[in-house]
Amino acid sequence: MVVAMPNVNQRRTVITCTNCRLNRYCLPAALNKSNIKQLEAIVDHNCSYEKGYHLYRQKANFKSVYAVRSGSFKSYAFRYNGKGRVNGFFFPGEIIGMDGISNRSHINAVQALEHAFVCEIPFSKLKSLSLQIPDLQHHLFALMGKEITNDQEFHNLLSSYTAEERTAHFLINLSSRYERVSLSPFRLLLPMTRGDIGEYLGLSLETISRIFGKLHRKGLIAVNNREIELLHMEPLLKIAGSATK
Amino acid sequence: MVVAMPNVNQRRTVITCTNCRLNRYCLPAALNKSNIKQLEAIVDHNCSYEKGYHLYRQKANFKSVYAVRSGSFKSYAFRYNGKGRVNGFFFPGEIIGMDGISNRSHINAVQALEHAFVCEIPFSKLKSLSLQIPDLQHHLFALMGKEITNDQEFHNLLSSYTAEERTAHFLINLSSRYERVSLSPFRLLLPMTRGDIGEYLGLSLETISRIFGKLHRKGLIAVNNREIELLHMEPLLKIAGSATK
DNA sequence: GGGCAATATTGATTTAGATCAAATGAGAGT
DNA sequence: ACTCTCATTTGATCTAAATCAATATTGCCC
Repeated sequence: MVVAMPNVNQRRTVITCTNCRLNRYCLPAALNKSNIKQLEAIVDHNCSYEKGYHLYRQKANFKSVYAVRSGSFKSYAFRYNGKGRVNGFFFPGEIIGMDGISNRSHINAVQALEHAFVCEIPFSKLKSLSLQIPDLQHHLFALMGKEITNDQEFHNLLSSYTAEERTAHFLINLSSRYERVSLSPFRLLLPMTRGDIGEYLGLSLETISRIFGKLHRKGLIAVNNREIELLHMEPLLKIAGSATK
Repeated sequence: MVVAMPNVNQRRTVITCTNCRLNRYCLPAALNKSNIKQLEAIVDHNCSYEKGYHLYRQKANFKSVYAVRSGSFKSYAFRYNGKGRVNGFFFPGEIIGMDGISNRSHINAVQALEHAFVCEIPFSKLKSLSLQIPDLQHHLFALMGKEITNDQEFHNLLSSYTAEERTAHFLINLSSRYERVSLSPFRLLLPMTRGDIGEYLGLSLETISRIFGKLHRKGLIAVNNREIELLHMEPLLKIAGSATK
């Protein structure tokens, strides 16, 4: 049973799904209180990762999925020629690890971009639980379905959008993900480098820098190193091709 | 109960999962006989689509997933600017429709590339059934997980492979999917146009044609319109970057 | 079987973005 | 405050693939 654990100088409340500020966006969404208790019981709420540390490496055994509680991660895979490619970013409230479900091993590596906390959820337990809680099963299908549609929209992005359109789409996408967890949707603090963004969007880091400059000159964004301010959403949305999400 | 239905001149066996030649690769895989009977009961085994007809259109309500029994399909999505983009091909034994799970509506349209038969499986019934059959639930998670890893590998392909590498990858991929259902893995009959392939790979149709020519001149493939023969797998695999699947 | 539309090939030219190359700026550790 | 390293910006040049254009081929329909 989970209990509060008082300390000498400070009151520390042990984190649980019930009291987590993200529970409306994370796995507990759509579960009732007693079901949340059941979920809580299988989750390890206390995993901390320093910047640069790996949640898992490529080809690591798949045991768990992870919910981001704070901080951010990037996922990447290597090619035969050794060149790595970022293929995803993860922010609070999002689930990491679905790249390992089918194979029982992860096809990507996942690395913390800044100090981060995650909750680890053993997948076999989650599956068993979802046999008993239809709402949870439904939610898991929805979650994986969402991952699939996101990836397919990304296929379209990479196969037919210009550098400027991709970059605008990236910013808009980040904005809506930040907003979801009550971070400012207009003042984006990027945890990743231009190089990471470039790999992710299939562009060179120089191009990312140039496009930021171009969008700045158009008056749509303000750029101050890792801090990007979105000044006019309408034209940005237009460039991104309206297909936000 | 499903029974054989004799006809005047011919013996027609009604198709079921039990007697389907693809049942080892399709949803029934990993189910025992009695579970297959249960699955069978919710499947509509008799859906026929002429070339050019749509299984569903973009934004159509999501009700079912579909197993391809014969023939082939392409999925595509439109952009705000009206330009369509192919983002998937489907062959026998494969499941279509997972692009609708998260939203309750399909983000893609799916069209038959040739005369095709599919089995329709209402998703809500499939979900209920999977609550009772853990093996089925496991298989569904694996199936969706596979779709996710495929899409992510494709992300890598589009963001960092050259035209020749993408095209080789496409051929190798097709080859292994053909082999899976006992079609020749070396003599590929393409149901799609060069334009379809180009949209799929983020290249122009002229480039597809030129790369086919180039691979032919290298002696790796023979090209006769829609029939492509793979002559030397090793170098093709090497170009594709060994990451097959 | 003949004609038409769709598909495929091939060549010439253009271009978006990559690559190469400095120079500048920011952050971490001492 | 001072390195040292890593990240970013900006400019010059190059190139893979797009686009434009013309022809050839295939298959479909009357």
